[in-house]
Amino acid sequence: MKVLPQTFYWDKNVTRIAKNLLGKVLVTNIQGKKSRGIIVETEAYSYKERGCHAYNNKMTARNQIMFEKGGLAYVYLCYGIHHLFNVVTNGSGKAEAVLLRALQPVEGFAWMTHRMNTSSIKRITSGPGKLTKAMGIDRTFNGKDLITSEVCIEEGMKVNNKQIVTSARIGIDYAGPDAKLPWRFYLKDNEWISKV
DNA sequence: TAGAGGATTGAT
DNA sequence: TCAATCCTCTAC
Repeated sequence: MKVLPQTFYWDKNVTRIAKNLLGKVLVTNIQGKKSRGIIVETEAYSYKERGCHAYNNKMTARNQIMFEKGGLAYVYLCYGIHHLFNVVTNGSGKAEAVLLRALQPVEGFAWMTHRMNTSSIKRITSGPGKLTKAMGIDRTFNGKDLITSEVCIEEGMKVNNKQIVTSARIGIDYAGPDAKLPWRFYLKDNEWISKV
C-alpha cells in the first residue's frame, strides 16, 4: 500500500483534508508490531476558531507542532488519561490539524487487543482516546512525520461524498458558536465510529 | 507557583 | 452521572 505524500497535507482547506482522510489507513509499526486501521471518523481544527488549541494563532509549548508544515503527528494528553492523535495540515505558520476519532481495524488485531487488555476486537478503536491506545500511540509520537516514521497513513479505499456524514464536533462546548461548526466527518452506517 | 480545567472513557 | 488523573495554561 502506498504512503500518502507530504503534499497531501498541504491543502489549505483543513475540512477537505478531514474528508479526504476517511477511508485512508493509519499504520503504526512499533518494534516490529504492525497495526493498521481504516480511518472512519475525523474532526477538523483551525487557528480561526475557538475549538482549536491554537485559536487566534496562540502558540504554546504544547501546540507548537501545529504551526509546523503539514504532515506531522500532533499527539497530546487529554484529561490526564487519554492521548489524542492529530494530523498537522496546511503550511508552516498556519496552525490547522485533523483529529482522528475512530478506526476500523484491519491488521494487528492481536497487538490491539493486548494493548487494550481485552479479548474482543469489537469497538476497540471507537473513540479518539481508544484508538491511540490500541495503536500504541503516545506523546512520544508528537512531532513525528507521517511519511518515514513508525506511524504513517496509507492510501486506502475510495470514498464518495454520499458515504460521508457531516456533523458538529464533540466535546468542545466551551468554543461557543464555533462548537456548532459542521467539521466532524464520518462514514455513513459504519459500525466503528465513536459513540455519540 | 498554585489552581482550574480539559478535542475522554468506562463504571455506577 | 461522575470519578479517574496529570499536563497545560493562566493568574497572582
